[in-house]
Amino acid sequence: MSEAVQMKSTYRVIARDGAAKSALFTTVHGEVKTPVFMNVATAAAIKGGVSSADLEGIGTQIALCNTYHLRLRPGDDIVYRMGGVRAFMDWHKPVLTDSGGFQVFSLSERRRITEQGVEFRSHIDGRKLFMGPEESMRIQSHLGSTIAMAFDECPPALAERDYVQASVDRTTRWLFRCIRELQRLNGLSGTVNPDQLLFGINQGAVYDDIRIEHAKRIAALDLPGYAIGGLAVGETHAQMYQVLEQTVPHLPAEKPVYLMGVGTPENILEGVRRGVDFFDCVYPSRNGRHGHVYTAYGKLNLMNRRFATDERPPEEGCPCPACRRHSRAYIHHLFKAGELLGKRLAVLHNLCFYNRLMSEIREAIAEGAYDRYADRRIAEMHAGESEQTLA
RNA sequence: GUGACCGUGGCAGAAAUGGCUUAUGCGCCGGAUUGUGGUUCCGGAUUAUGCGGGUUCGAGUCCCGUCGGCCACC
Repeated sequence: MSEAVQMKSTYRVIARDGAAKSALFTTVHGEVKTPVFMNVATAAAIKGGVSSADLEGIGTQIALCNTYHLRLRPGDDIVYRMGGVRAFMDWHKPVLTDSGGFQVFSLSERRRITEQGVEFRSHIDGRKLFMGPEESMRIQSHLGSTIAMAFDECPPALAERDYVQASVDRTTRWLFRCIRELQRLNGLSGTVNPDQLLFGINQGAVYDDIRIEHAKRIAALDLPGYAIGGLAVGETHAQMYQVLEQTVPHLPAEKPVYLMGVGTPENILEGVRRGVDFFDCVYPSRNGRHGHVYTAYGKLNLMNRRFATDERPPEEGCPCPACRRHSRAYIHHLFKAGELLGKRLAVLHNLCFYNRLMSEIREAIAEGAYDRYADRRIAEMHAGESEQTLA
């Protein structure tokens, strides 16, 4: 099971600055400049009423959809018949699909794990759904995403060592099954994307030695990309950064590294500093829906009374559709009045904020000034937060 | 005009025969959220029993008066 995997993508590093790197990842669905933040569209939609056209307007390079959720609704067979998830949502840039592995964690009350796979009880109607490596690959093949993620188990950060070791070993066996199944599916006629890529996922909670051993093991498979999963699930930031420092050096330097589910702007700045290329997180969309908007000087809760008469845009100088035309006061009002538009504008702004952050990060790396840039951004965010506390 | 019923925070609306500092929901003020079970979850505040008297150890609850509302009848 050590034969190299041939998949159509190229990864070309444009600039390095310490461990930070900026690269061009080329796929059959287009190029992605890294570091990049993937915009999360779990059910083939950005929650909060943001459309594919909106994403094009704010510089989104790649969207992320979810296998478990689309399997349940509308069903991968329907998405397949509609030409795959990209045609379905009329989004013609790359899409990465998460495998359902995270739901093994987030829906832990509703599933049972065996060697074969995971049996879920649907959170929608309670019906049983079995998903193992083969099922996940079959669904993702139907969805036709650019990048399929390996089906893994995401164990909680606090899990005991013995459990984590056993879980990681199983995740490794599942990865072999994912590879075999996806290669078979890519070769079938009628496949939506016969060049679908597979990223492997490193696990090991906060046990450095398990992480490292697992990283070496999967690095040898020469997959088109590698993810670090099982972080931001209960450990401290210090632990998360420590895991990155230990693990990233053992993943192939000539392949993209994806830190799954992370995170805050600060998490991202620190992740890039340690060699991460891809990020995704629900924060910009979920926080936007809850009235929180990101700015260079920290996060604002526009629901707060102090914004009722604030004439400034959510973030001064931001080119997004919300900031170009609307005031904090207006968006505050929309939230108070329960108007959908409030959520839409806040989510749009937040995604634009993240996309712009990534673009600046790439520039800073290209200029060889990444550390200074990251330090400054982090300091500004903290300065802003303390100002708000005083006010 | 006569009679009945009813007045509890910003609003709605509970408090068994009188018995500890009167719920609860909404709203309000904050906070949380990391590969999205989130229109979610958690916390907090309001000097709430129309007004005035009385009975009682003790009154939102009983009595009298008064103001207001509402209904029925004339």
